[in-house]
Amino acid sequence: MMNDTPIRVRIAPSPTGDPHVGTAYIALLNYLFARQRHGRFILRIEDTDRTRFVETSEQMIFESLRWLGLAWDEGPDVGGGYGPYRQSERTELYRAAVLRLQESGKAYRCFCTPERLEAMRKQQAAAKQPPRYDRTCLQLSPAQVSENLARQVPFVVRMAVPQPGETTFRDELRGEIRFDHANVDDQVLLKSDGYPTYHLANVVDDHAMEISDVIRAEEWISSTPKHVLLYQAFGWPAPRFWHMPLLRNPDKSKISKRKNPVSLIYYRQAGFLPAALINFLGLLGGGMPADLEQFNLAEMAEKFQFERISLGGPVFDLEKLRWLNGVYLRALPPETLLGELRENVFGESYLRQIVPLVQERIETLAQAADLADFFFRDEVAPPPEVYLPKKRSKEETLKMSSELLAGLEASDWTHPALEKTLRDLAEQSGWPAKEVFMLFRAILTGKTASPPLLESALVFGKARTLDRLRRFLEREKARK
RNA sequence: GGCGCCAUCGUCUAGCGGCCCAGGACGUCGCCCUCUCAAGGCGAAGAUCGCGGGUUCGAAUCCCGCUGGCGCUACCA
Repeated sequence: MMNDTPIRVRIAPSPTGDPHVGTAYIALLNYLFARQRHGRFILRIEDTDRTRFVETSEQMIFESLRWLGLAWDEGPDVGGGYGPYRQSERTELYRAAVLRLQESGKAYRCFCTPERLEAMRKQQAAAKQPPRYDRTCLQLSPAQVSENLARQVPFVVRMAVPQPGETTFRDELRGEIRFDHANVDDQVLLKSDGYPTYHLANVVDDHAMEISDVIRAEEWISSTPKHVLLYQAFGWPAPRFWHMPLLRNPDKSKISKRKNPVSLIYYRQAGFLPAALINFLGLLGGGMPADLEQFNLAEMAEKFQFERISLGGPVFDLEKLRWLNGVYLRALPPETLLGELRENVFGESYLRQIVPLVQERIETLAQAADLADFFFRDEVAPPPEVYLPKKRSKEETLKMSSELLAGLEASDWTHPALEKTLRDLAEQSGWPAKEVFMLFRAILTGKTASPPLLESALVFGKARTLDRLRRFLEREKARK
């Protein structure tokens, strides 16, 4: 183990969409850990999944974490002695590493097609066997391998988990955890596109970056034996592992966008103060002394105790966050509050985008406020008379609203994309397009007459629009 | 299904063998303050400490079993 080595921890988000509250939570914990142990806090971008890669995501991650005040000591944008800090720029490292493993027989090429793997899993499921790779390609003779290579059959590289066997590792919060290798699959290490999987990249990078403590979410516990096996295969010392409880939805499932706003962009735009959000996250899991309810980052760095963290997954209680945020807001000098409002609610660039949408529809200046009110409201609550299309039942309308939510969630936030989403929805459901648009209008604006719908949604933003849909659904479902 | 993790008021948590017929906070309810609504003050309801066995003079606290929740079970992280 690495006992006296300097403390180096990392947060490793992947740029696949909006920055997530869960990322903020783990980032906070890593940040605190580094601060109180005089270590370094590193930001590493895990962009090895090219199918889910979102261009704008990385920048949003930077901005959101900075907004929260969680500054990193090393990262893609600030540099450091262990770069590059983007995994897509480190692919040579992974290839070299995997080659070492292959040479020592600890990893092997697998030429199985996705179709075969799927069929295999289906069969295993039918036979009530646990789904795992059947090691067909481990039996391949050298001749067969070179033949496949010569024919350019696409392949992945898998790790050869020693069978039989077992792996034990220590979780700093839970103690020893043991896994029988019968339950550890021959993980894919290198994908057929040449990119590494998380498991490989994370181990190679954590070692290369001299990470001393891996502080990550609990969902990783079951893959930790794979990581430990990898460290052993490379002959590297493993870091300490601290698995943190998973944030939960009100129904206790892992926090998800369908049941909770999870985008940090949303929290920013909806008007939560970073200090309040940080304070709230610090309350979850209970690492702070029990008699303290309100504290800032500096106080947390001073008093937070990792050993105190309670292991049950905390529900992310929006109600309590709102209350806390209110406490912070009320404590602000009015001058500061004004500044916050100017910046976040009545922001210059926001107003600039809204003005042209209302200009054509006003006779007096004061009417602009009436027309644009929904841009500034936290919630609009249209009654059924407003949102229910004539001759549609409530059930039917709510179902369409759910589909609308799902569709918009998956949609890019551009005019053509939104338009296509709505029209496709109309076509699939048999609803006239105008009814779909009107329903969306009612939910977004609370009214049947509004500035241009798509333009309005564009300006209002994806995170908040989706939230409005979600809250609408929640409210109406609760009402019947 | 298999494997793993977890388990105190609706929610976040305090408690780490006697101070607990379990404390605080959010939420809920009531009262006060008050032109309204908030905020604030005061108070109330709310947990047989998931269940069953042990260990012990004594268990929310230790052990075992059960149950339940959650996670993982991808060429996603």
